[in-house]
Amino acid sequence: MNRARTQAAKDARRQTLLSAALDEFYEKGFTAARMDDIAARAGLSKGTLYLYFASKDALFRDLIESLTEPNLMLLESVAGDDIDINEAVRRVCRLAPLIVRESELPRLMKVLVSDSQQFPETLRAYRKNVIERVLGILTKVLTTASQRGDIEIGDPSLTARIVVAPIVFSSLWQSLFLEDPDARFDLDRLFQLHADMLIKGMAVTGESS
Amino acid sequence: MNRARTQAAKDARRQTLLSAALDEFYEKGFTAARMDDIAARAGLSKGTLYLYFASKDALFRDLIESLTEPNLMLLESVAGDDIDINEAVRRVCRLAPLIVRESELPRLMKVLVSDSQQFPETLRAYRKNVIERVLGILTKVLTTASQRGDIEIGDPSLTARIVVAPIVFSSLWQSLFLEDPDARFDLDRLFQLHADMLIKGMAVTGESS
DNA sequence: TTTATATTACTGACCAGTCAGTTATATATA
DNA sequence: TATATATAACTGACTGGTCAGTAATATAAA
Repeated sequence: MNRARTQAAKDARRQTLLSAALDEFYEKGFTAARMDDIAARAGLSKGTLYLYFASKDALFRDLIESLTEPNLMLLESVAGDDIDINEAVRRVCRLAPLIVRESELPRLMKVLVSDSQQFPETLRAYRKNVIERVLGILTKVLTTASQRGDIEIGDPSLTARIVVAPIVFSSLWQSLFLEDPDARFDLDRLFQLHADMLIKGMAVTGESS
Repeated sequence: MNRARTQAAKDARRQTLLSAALDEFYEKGFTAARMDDIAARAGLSKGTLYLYFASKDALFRDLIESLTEPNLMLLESVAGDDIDINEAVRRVCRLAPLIVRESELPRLMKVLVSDSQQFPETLRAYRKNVIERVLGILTKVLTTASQRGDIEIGDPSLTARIVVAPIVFSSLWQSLFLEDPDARFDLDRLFQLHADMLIKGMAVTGESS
């Protein structure tokens, strides 16, 4: 392998190693994944891998951390402040298939679920920094829309979970059954349907005012 | 340990070992779980464990198989033939919190997700025999209700997935964040809300007929 | 005493992590 | 420009520990 001499080249190499690690952790799980294989996948030797990461544990933690930011930015972009709630729901549901298909979220989820118990602190941090934040944004949007009288819902934070549930379901499905040809379903239509049902389900019932 | 001589005693012992295996696989994941620990958890030695299961792999497969039947029976009971669709939805959503809290489904899900890649055939079998069957039952109920004109929905098989998604979401949440006190939410109210929104979201819109 | 059941000690494969050595690149000097 | 020297990136054989699976031994029950 030709060497990474500049800082930029080293950062790139680090990324390559992280990507290889995600592949291996996703395919084998943390414990079964071998440092040799991760290094080989990146076209490097195990020794080099240890120049970039102090240990297998550290590699795992750094990997999760490196995957935290992108997902956040995606979902924060949706909830621009004062848009119509129905438009916000549509946006989320138009974005969802992309996230499930194109982003690393499904693989990240699988890895987190698989090996979280060995890294309780990492899991906890992910929940607080990503999951709760996403749920918080949704909850806020739902709350203001509800107070404005645009929708009729129960507890907004529970509603947020119902909004999000199909994303979790689909991501999991994707990461488990990706290769199984007769397990496919139409992601776009699923979330189209989800949006329709949500909007109808939250609509203000035509009562006398 | 005193011996299991009758067939019944052996079956019970087998169950004990399977239960211990679920505990360990759930806590550590398949690869990291140790046969010594599984045996010890059941109050037996590793050698004895190998009297009941041919290998670690076989133990895993037998475990998943042993957990397949109960879940099926639960959900088949809900979809009695000719009940009102809204009543069926309510039943599912009343049952859901129990399943998430009391059944082994959350732990089974975590184990399946974690270690499925090492047992593709087991995963495939579980999908075909359990998941697709559950989705099939729901799809059928939704289809007939839709044809009857009781509800207005899009693709029934996609709708079924939306019905099921919060169960998957909650099970996963349960198995990951069980001990985290500030991660709790009210399961009963979540599924109450889910039922309300589903019924409203599927309701026939008041058009002229 | 015989047999089925359980235990314990053992083996060999496997793998995270290390480190002495190798090689590519940069820089100084002629 | 060519050559020598220095430096930093990289390699892979090795070590120590772990654990699945085995086999020899012990013990309870009939």
